[in-house]
Amino acid sequence: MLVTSYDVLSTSEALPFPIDGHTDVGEERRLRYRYLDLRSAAGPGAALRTRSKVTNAARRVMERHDFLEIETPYLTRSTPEGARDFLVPVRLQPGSWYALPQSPQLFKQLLMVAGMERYYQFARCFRDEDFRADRQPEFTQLDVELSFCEQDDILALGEDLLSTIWREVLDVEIPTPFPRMTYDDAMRRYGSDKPDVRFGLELADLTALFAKTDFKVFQSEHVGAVLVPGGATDYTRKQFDAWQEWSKSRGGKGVAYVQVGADGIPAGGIAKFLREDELRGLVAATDAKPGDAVFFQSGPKRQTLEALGALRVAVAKDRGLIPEGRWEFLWVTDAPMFEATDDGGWTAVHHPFTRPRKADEAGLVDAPGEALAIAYDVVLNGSEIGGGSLRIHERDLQEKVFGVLGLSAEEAQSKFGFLLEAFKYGPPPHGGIAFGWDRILQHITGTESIRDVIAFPKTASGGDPLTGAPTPITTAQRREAGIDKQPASASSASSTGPTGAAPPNRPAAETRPDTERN
RNA sequence: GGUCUCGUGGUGAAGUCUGGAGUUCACGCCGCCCUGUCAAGGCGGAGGUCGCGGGUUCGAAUCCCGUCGAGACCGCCA
Repeated sequence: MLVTSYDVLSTSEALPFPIDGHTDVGEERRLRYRYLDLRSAAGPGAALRTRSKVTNAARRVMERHDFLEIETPYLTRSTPEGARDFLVPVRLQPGSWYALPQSPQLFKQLLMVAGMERYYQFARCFRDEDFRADRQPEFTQLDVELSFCEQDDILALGEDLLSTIWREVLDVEIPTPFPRMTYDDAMRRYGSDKPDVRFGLELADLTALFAKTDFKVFQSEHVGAVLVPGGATDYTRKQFDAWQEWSKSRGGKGVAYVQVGADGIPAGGIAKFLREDELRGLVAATDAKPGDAVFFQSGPKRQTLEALGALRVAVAKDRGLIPEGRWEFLWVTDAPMFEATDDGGWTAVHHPFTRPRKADEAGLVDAPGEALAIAYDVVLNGSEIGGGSLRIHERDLQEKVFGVLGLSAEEAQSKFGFLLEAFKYGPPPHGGIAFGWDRILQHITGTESIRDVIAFPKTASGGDPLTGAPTPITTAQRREAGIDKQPASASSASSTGPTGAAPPNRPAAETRPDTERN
């Protein structure tokens, strides 16, 4: 090409960091200049282009299945998902607040009552909880609800959706139907409700073996083990100590272990506290070979299984046992309806509108811990990428569930009265599912952090280094928003009617006007 | 709320454990030169309160305390 003339359309100063993709730049810096970061051919810029493709593919699937895309409000009432709400003051009703939705759960159920038999939406959801590598305070779900459906209909839809995306975007054929596993099996075999089945290392249950043990540590509700292939030959004393630290940093008591010698007999660690039949038994139960190590956990069942599950994944990572390039989709079904709370009550594992299995409806109130839900999570490589349930549409069954959850009729009425009222008018049987769109994109793009698939993400302290949000507000804004106003009924926070006369407004706390941030 | 890691020219790192002159490497930037380029090449140059505050010390990037910011995890969270 020979340039004969040119015009300068725009000029640029020296860039604050290289965007050539050859230098690793700190994330804080890249977020501060996100618009430059996104220019890079690789990284988050490419992720956003992929994201658009994925979303389009999903829309085509939903359209093919005759779903309607319907938007629900962002300024709304608190939704019953259990997380902390983001709140928005309402100028026209000083002292009253909107909540940003944690999900469109209630609205999509209302849409079912409205006869919108098949609904979907790419919905932004807001939860005011602490961050993780895969958690942001605002995130996107592909939210789906349909009427007159069974669990299998929804699973088939999910399989069509995900396999189509993988085929169209990654050119990967995912076999359907996906394997299914019950929640109970997942906990028992993998110590997790979202098992990573790309590798084995299934947990061994040694509770029966150690039922009459003299070893005090193992005299507990549950004793389990994880095999560590090659752990006896490869791990030094220092490395075993590091596992103790690992466990303690997660609030555990440590990791008991034995090393299987060349003769196939466990030695070292806690071996000297165990009888010979116990040593033989644990080798058989874990299928340990000479040179392997075995890690143990003991204690209350649930807690121990979860600790073992975390240990299993950490061991697999450490031993390099997790194969790359595999896509292991899995449905985890039949989760419990309720989970015991610390204060002796019950809390919903999914949410209060989740339907129990037919067989469990009768015993719901007497044995809440036994009841299983018609609920399903879709798991990919050990990470939960979606979940849903069939819902309750009968008033009496819903009241039973509220009862177990310790919600009085008044409380239920004040929180979800509008939904219960809608359910008076012939709600169709319905159910749905929501897919964590950011997490799915994380998998497809192979990124470590959810921030890499979001155009303008926030840092772990909830700030945006680009805009400097959040910022303090001025005294004038504070007054106008009415945020210091206290409605008369604030204590119950339940009235659906107009608020009564507010008590005298307390003087607004001294706030500085917006301070500049960079 | 808790545990841990990190903060050094514009960018990325080494130096910190074991205190001794702002030392080093790569990229970028500026100037000159060369050039059939495509992550160009040669020569020269500028640029840093070692996040911030305090302490210990003859002396602190380095040790101690505090604080701010970033990241990971636990708690929390469908």
